[in-house]
Amino acid sequence: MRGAPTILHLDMDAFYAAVEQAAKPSLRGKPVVVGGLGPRGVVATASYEARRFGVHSAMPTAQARRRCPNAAYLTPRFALYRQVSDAVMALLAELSPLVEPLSLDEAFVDLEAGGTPPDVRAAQATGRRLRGDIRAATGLSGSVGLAGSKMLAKIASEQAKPDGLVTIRPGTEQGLLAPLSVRTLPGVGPATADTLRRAGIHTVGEAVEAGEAELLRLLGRAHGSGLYAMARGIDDRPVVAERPSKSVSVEDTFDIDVTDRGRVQRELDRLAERCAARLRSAGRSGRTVVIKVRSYDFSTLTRSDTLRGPTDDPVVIREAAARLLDTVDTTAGVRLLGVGVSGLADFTQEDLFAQALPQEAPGPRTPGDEPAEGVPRLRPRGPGEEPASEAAPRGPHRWLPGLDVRHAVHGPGWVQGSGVGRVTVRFERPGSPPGRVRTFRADDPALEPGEPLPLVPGRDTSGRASGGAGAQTSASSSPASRPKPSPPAAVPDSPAAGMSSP
DNA sequence: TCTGGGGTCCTAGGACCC
DNA sequence: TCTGGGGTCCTAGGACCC
Repeated sequence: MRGAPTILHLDMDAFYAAVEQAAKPSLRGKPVVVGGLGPRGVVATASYEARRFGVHSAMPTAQARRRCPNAAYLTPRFALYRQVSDAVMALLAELSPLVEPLSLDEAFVDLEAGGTPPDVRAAQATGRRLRGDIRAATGLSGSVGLAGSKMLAKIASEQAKPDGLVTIRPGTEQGLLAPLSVRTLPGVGPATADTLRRAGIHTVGEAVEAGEAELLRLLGRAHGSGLYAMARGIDDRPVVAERPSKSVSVEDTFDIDVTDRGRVQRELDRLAERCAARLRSAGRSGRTVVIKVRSYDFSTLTRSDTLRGPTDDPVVIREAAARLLDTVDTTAGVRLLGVGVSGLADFTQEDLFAQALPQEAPGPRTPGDEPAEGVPRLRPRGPGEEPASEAAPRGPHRWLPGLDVRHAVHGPGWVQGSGVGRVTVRFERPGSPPGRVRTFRADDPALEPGEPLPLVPGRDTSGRASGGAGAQTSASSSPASRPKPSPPAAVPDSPAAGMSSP
């Protein structure tokens, strides 16, 4: 705990929805819902206008449609959100070398490490300036919390929403926390809250009164002691700039449960290859291959196998995944399949050599078998084996609502809806007035998928003053503390990336 | 018309080793 | 013939977060 509120938490307001409203002038001031649009989709972000109808994150999209039928329902454009996020994170990097991103729209900043004087007024001035800079660069609003610890800074930004700044002055924590629900504390979700409720503990103050011994008894060692500290406002977790990822995974939920075993295997193959591609583009490799199978009844199981050495080879991962699938009964129907790799190491030269060692053809494992599958393949990787790009498959376009298009005559616009061989496009762009709607045949040759346009005129999509650089050159112009530039735009989100079944 | 996708961390039991 | 005990690695599941 610090004596001054020099830990800043930034949380962008309704981020995905706000980006869409900035990009699509006709949607400003209107309910917007971004999320999966398939039969099993859920809401990622709802604009504040949509929240008034009771729509919120993680709600099934079908339920949201019932509550707010007039909202615009849009498929996420993660590549654009990432670019806007990069612009925001670059502004944070100007405040301090210690920036800890939590997601595309959220981060902690250690202001003291960046030279902001340790007092309330200086911290607030920095926070206000940041909010203005974010608005200037992106047109979006972010809420800022300032406090002497991460937990309290996050609580403060929550209280600041939307579009505000809240400071929790050191010394006032206890009184502020006591009446709040235990759900306010990080790490207390539905299950923990339920356990506490059954013990008569509803508020943070009641958790403190219960005492550490009781919390340990109820919740176990790590969770109990952590919660007791948090409840008393004690949180010494430092802001950590670089946290290398420990696993990479991909998964797909199918619109309809898959029962055909051959199809299950093919889907798993595709996932394994996507996972390997992600691993490679991140320059990582890992030893443990995990598959995840969710059944028709939502019961979920995982199976894993740890190889002898790290790999990023799609063939090795695919074959390991296939072996794991052999141990799972899928006859009743599969709702979701996933493939992941954990136990990540950096991709080193040794791994490259290891890839060249010979290997027996992997077969069914029998007890006592020497696991040979970790030692990868003799065959060098050919150009044809480069990881499959995640880009949209060739062929007829899928006109998903929200995606950018360009018309040979009418210029840039976005898909408002499609069906029965038609697609409806609204022709407008970030700086324009609300645009007009036109309908085309879905196979109209004048219509093609488009690129996101910069949100703020005179800047590219990542918020930099544009000097002719295209939207494709994402990331890092800022000098400080951008540890790894994200991999070159080689891995764009496919239109449907992960949002619906193939 | 139920419940996405990408992660992190913790627990518990068994194997194995010294 | 009691049967220790600790450390590490691995697997599986669950809670939680955005």
